Amino acid sequence: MFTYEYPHPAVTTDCVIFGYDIREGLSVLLVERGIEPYRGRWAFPGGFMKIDEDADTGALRELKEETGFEPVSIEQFGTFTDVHRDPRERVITIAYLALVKKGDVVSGDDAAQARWFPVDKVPALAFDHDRILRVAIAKLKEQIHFRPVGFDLLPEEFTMPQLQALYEAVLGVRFDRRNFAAKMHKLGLLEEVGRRSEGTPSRIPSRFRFNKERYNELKVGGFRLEF
Amino acid sequence: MFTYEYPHPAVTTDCVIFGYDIREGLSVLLVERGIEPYRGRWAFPGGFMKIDEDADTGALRELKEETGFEPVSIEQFGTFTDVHRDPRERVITIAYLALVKKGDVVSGDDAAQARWFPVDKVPALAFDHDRILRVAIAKLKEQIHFRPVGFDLLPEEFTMPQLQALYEAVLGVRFDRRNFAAKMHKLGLLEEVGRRSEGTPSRIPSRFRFNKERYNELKVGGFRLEF
DNA sequence: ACAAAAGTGTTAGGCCTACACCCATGA
DNA sequence: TCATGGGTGTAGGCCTAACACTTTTGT
Repeated sequence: MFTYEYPHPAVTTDCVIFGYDIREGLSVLLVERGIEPYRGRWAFPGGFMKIDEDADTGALRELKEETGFEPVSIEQFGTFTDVHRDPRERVITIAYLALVKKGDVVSGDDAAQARWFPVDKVPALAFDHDRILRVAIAKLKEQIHFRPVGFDLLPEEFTMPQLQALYEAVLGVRFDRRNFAAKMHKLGLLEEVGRRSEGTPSRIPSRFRFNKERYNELKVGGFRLEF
Repeated sequence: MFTYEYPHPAVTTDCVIFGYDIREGLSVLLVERGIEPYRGRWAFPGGFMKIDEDADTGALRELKEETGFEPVSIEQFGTFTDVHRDPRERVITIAYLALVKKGDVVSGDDAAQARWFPVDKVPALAFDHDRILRVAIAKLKEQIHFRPVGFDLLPEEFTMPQLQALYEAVLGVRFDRRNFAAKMHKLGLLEEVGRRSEGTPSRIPSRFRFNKERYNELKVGGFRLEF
């Protein structure tokens, strides 16, 4: 037992993990709760922060325990502190965001009750996780203007229509094919994989990958993507 | 005494309050610590969150207790969780940012050991508050592109050179007078106060105020300021 | 009268948007 | 052969950045 002179809240971390593919669009990774409260409801992977680890470490640890995988990077995006957000005791949660290639999450991992849900088909979640999801989506929409999010969300190789579909799914708007491609090429992030004969149209789209050096340059310098 | 089955960290809030004037440039409001640890060092106003209040409420309460004033709005911008950031016990802090008109903070209020420090003359701070300050400044630099921060930082009436100096101080760059003024006018946020005879130059600058209706429109719709 | 500060307009370049046609593939 | 989808370029408008001169004020 641990005693304190004043009451202390418990502190948890929760991870909102976004993935993407053409079939399902933008999706989040959820785990089904096996214990009360909210047993059987879906929630973000997460749990109590240990007293000798910082929140980033705790978030990665919990994520690994519950889904069996570790994203390269996670980013804190908000701390949720409503007094009654957990019925057991006072609990605040530090929320993290990560973008992953769906293929990297081994579905059917034995640790995992984890499942992907398209963001527009997410069931009612445990705790205040619905609200956390809304904030996370808003954050992602912001980030897409400043970071090449496709780099994290798409597989190694992808086509221009796929990249465009990703942007359209996240932002909920439609773009002109030509303008979109021109803008992307101007960033200098893309390199064509198996270059076909120069500029011949075909129903089979050309494949691209991200140029990692250029990506690291841009991460430092930042960039602006106008939509 | 309060006992728990597992150890719980303590949770505090800290407020980084930015103010601005011509003489001192961008400044932050600090309070001198009267008790250990870090007694005599300067720190952000803040303190322990109560068990029956959320963090926003706690931040505003502590700010009022320590500086005697309440800003119209504060915005959470990060939670700092290093294991050893407080020598007493495990403490995490939820950090808030606010922009205020320096005149609104009654200096010499009896609650207040509070003092303004220009951001480039801040002494070594208590805890990890140096790091928190760096993050806060970075956040402010981001926000200046999307929100008319002058609205919060400047007095009711101000001149174009003053507004420009504010932007230059925050971003650490210099602008061309003509281009800056044109950009600001294009936003439609400014109204001239006592219009002099049309377009006559003078060494005395004309005065402006912000148009509050237009400001509220832009807050909802958002805007983009390219620099 | 001179120095310092404020007001204003024009031009060139880049970016954003809108838009139409051709070719290859697969049904 | 027809429908679908991918690839490409151009023209107009807007915004940005660079730049010089004139008027007033205070010394």
